[in-house]
Formats: sequence, structure tokens, C-alpha cells
Amino acid sequence: MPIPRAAQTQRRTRIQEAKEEQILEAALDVFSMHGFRGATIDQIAEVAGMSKPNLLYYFRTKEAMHRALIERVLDTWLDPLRAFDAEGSPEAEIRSYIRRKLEMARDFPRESRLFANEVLRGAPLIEDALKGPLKLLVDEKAEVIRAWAKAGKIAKCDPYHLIFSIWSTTQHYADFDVQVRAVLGQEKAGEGRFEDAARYLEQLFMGGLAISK
Amino acid sequence: MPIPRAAQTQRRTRIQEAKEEQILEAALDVFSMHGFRGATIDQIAEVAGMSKPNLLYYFRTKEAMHRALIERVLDTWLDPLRAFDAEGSPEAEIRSYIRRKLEMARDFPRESRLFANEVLRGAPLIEDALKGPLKLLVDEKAEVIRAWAKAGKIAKCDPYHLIFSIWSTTQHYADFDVQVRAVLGQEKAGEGRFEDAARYLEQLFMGGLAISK
DNA sequence: CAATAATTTGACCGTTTGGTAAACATTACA
DNA sequence: TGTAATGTTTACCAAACGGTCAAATTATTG
Repeated sequence: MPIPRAAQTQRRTRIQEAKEEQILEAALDVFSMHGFRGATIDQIAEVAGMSKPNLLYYFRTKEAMHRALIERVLDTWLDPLRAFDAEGSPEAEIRSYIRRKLEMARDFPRESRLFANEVLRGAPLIEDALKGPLKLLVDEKAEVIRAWAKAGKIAKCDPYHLIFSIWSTTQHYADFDVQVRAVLGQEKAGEGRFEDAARYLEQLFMGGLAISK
Repeated sequence: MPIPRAAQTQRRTRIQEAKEEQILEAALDVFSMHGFRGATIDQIAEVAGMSKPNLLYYFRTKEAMHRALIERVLDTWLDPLRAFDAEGSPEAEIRSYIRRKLEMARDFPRESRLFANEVLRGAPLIEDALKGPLKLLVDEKAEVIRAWAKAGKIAKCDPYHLIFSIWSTTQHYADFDVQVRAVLGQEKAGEGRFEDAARYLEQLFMGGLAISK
């Protein structure tokens, strides 16, 4: 009797772990490109190099696959913000936050696009996470920023929109990668574009927040 | 014999114009939310309040619908950048560019999301437009910005990444609207959020470019 | 080894999908 | 008003879709 892994009691064999990884890897490819509704199990199976029923042996539904991916991404996606430290200096913290986010856009563009696709369709799967844990985390960090402004360490500004602007400028290099490359052209679109972006963004935010070097 | 409008010779009746508008309006709803592959003709027909074959009488394929939408959006989407004037002052030009882009995010969020969806899936329909006309336009405006920097009117910075950062920060309020609302919470997520964003972004860019008021 | 459990697949099912055919309804206009 | 062009809908089709099933294969273990 085939007992789908998901419904099982405890131990996961090595083969299970490997196959699930293999599936999620393929699913990330497809979901990040076409969104939940635009993705098909057949295509994921093809990318994963296994048969569709085999895929459905590990994840019972398409939604289960998507949910597993989203949860994993959401979890790690906010790490940079969590690392934002109230005790550090504004310059160092904001600088490294930008850098970390930009590194994620460079190293995990599919994860960024998966998230973007989910939000674009109204975020039905992560609405609660956005209104709950995410909001809480942002509220907390916004308070830190506000305190910095009050203490005269940075210019007075809306901390929420500051965070939004860091998110958007950095994630842009993952979500709109095709456009960025097209506009930069062959010469300027090499991997160096991330260094250029980092330099520019640090300049922008340091200046915009009136943080003198 | 039914002759689909698209293949017709010249005159478009009033009813044609109206129905096509009605269809594109519905299609924009669906495509902007679920992307090309995630959208279905049935759903568009339902939103448009007409039967599927009727819809296909005006647009012969799903792709024709999508293409019509994309082309229209692409055309108007770049108007703000075209309005970017080399003769104006850096402060006024950049300010009004930000403002215009932000207004578009506020007034035409679906168009922004349609575009985002298209780029996310690799921009197969607009690849040429991106590499050709768009790149040309950006190259031209980048040159203007570079000249301003050379003349000491603004801080030296990468003009391409400057443009990217204006695109991303403004479009963020359309594409990630759900997330923005969730994070801001009920009190701060009213229509005033666009004014707050405008104020913040102008401050950011004026400071970041070392443009003193 | 035997036998039991876990894994994999080809064949299949009901539904949804993009799209068509043809009949029917409506409008435009001589 | 009559008639031809335009517009609309019902019924339908083949392919693709998400998912199931039972049989076959492979791994695990007593």
C-alpha cells in the first residue's frame, strides 16, 4: 500500500529528503516564472525529471507543493530584516541591510520572484503572515528607525516607506532582472551590475537619510 | 458569415469599440492578477459579462487579448520618462518624474501589475521592446543625468541605477499593494499612503542626489 | 532468502481549457 | 421594409489539466 510521505508518522528516509528537494527545486523554477495558476504539475514533473504520479506521491496536490515553497521562502526571506540591530549604528545597519537584501536578490532571484508572484495575485496564501508576523517585525524595526531620527542620528523620515524603498530597490534586481539586463545592454549587464547597484543604493540611502560618511 | 473584427478592413462601429473596451477592461483585471498562463478566457468572459465565443469574436485568441493590453500599457507606461526634460532643472525634473510615476501606480495599479507579471515570466512578448525602444529611451535620459552630474548640478551617480530605483520604489506601491497595506495596517493604509510615499521619496532622492532645496 | 514496505510508473478519469461551427438575433442601410 | 452585414449564443471538440489506481519495481529488514 503506498503511503504518501506527507501523511506518515516520523522518519524520513534519505531518499525522501532528496526527492522532495528535487521536486521543490523544479517547482521553484516553474512557480517563480508562471505563478501558482500558470504553473502545471506536468511541467514541474518534467523539470524534476520524474513522472507526474511520482511527484504526487511526495506532494499530494499542487497547492501542497506551492505552500511548502512559500513557507520556506517566507521564513528565510525576512532574515535580513531580523538582523537589523537597534544597538548598531544607523549607517552600518542600513548599509548592511541593503547589502544583504541585494545579495539575496542576486543569489536567490527565483525565491524573490515566487514571492512577487504570490503578492501580485493578492497573496491569498500569506495574507495572515503579512498582517501578523511581518507587520509586527516591521513595526518593531520602524520604531528603531524612528528613535534614530528622534536622536538626530538620521534625517526625519517615514520609517515604513524607508523600509519599503529598500525592499523595492533591491528586489527589483531579481524580479525585473530581464528588464534590467535589457536596459543595461550586453556590456553593462554582467555580474558587476550588482556591485554598481550596491554602490549606487548605498549612496542614495546614505545621502537621502543625511548620514555623512 | 461572421467576420472577426480584427481581420476586417477599416471602419470600426461604435459597438465594436465599446465591446473591445469592455473586454480589455475585464482582461486587465484577470491578466494583471494571474499572468498570461494563469488567466483563463472563461474568467475574462465572466468578468466582462459576455459569452466566451462572443469574446473570441473580437479577439481571436487569448494571446491577442494579452498582446493588445500589453502594447497599450507599454505605450503609455513610458510617458513619464519621455516627459523627462533635459532643459529643466534637475530638481524639478526628478521631482515631477517621481510624482508622475507614483500617480500612475496609484491610478493604474493593474497596468503596473500586468507589466510586472509579464517581466516576471521572462517578458517573451516585450523582449524586443525592452532591448530596443526602451533601452534607447533610457540611454538618452541617462545621458542627460550624467551631464547634470558632470556639471555639478547633482551628485555623481550611476544614472541607470538611479532610473531603476525610481521605477522600483514607485511601482512598488502598485505591484506590492497587498503587502504595503498589510504592513501599514488599517490606520496608515488609507489613500494618504501615497502622499506619505511621495513626501518620503522626494526627500530620499533629493538628499541622495545631494540636491539642496 | 523471503516477505514486507517504500517507491515508481503507465493507463486512466472527470474537469477545465482554448477554440470552433453553425444557428440565431440584431443592426445598418438601400 | 427587406436584406445583407454584424453581433451573439448554444452546442461542441480536442487537448491539457489536476489527480487516482493498480500494477510493477526497488529497497529494507526479519
